[in-house]
Amino acid sequence: MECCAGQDGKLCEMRLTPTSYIVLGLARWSPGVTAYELERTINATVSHMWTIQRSQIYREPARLAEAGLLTAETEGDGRTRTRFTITPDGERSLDAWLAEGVQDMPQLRDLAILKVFFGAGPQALARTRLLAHQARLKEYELLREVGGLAQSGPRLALEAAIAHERTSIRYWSDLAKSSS
Amino acid sequence: MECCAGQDGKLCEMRLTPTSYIVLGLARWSPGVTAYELERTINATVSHMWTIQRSQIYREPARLAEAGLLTAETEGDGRTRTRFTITPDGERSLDAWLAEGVQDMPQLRDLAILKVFFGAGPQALARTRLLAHQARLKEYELLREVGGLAQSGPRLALEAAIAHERTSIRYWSDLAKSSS
DNA sequence: GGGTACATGTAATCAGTTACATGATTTA
DNA sequence: TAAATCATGTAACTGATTACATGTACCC
Repeated sequence: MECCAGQDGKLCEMRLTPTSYIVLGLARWSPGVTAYELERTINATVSHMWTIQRSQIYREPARLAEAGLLTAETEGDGRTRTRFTITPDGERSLDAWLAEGVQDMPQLRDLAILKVFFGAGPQALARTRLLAHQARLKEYELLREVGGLAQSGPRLALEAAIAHERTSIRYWSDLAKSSS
Repeated sequence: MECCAGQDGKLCEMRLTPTSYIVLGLARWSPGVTAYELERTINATVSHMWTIQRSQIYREPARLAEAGLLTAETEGDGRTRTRFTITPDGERSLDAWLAEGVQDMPQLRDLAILKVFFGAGPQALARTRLLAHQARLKEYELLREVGGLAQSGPRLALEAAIAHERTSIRYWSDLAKSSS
């Protein structure tokens, strides 16, 4: 049940990672999408919470197509380009993942905080970090206004990102003010 | 300049990852540490911001020793066990890393929020997430009181973790209350 | 017609994860 | 003395990152 069945009845044994589901999810929203467009979209939307590398973005849809979760059609005008569309199996797989609970807790994974942990002087870090987080917050707030009509999922996720940016800003600005 | 020189003059070309620096940092605090002790310490301290797998914890000190950043001495009583101590090169390397600025911004990497992004119903996620974050917060607050005498780096990092837990708790509890 | 940025991928390497294996030590 | 847990690692796989390669379109 944790896996999908191809239409010829053979089970696919590929493991789906968060990367897979991001591709599936975006493919559902944009049928006939290309890898390049996925890259653009990811950078514009989920990149603040999940980064995906170029070559993953080209490899993953191909894997998903092999597993029958996407269809791939290659356009042959000059340089080949492949368009991907989600299949019913793909949708089922994505919906199953969405319906499952989550057990893994998030990790902070902030290099600056890791350095603070090991005794780096906080003030220099705090000054640059503060600026960077303020810039990101501004971006997100802009996004929120411009994309006012978007679906509620992305909007809710954006609220989370904004909340954490504000927390970071408060944290680093306290550190920047404190005398050693 | 980005790399260290072994005492025989040959440059080490190994790339140091955050994992490497976590090992170096803990090794500096506990000379003669074993891999197993590193594992315990990591799980007790940095694991909320950076998780390291068992086999990494055994492989990484060995690599660092090869590069001359740690010394390894094997104890031969029955089953072999290896104790690691930081070298002057290792300390230089660690200090250089601590002194460098950080460019990479952190990512949220929260699977629950990713699911919300793609349209998962927020309320079921919110309920379990809320409990989990509340439990973590309690842990951290306990740590803060018990470990009151600890160095300031870990304490500051803990404050960051606590702040983000509180943010998560507010976020998910708002979502849990909201009707759809 | 030369440069720059956009578009589209591949190859090779490396880090991280999962699973396995087993010797010591304590406890019931 | 059997079971459980602590302690100590190894092997194999797979996902992620870096670096490379090149066609196409537009602009100056």
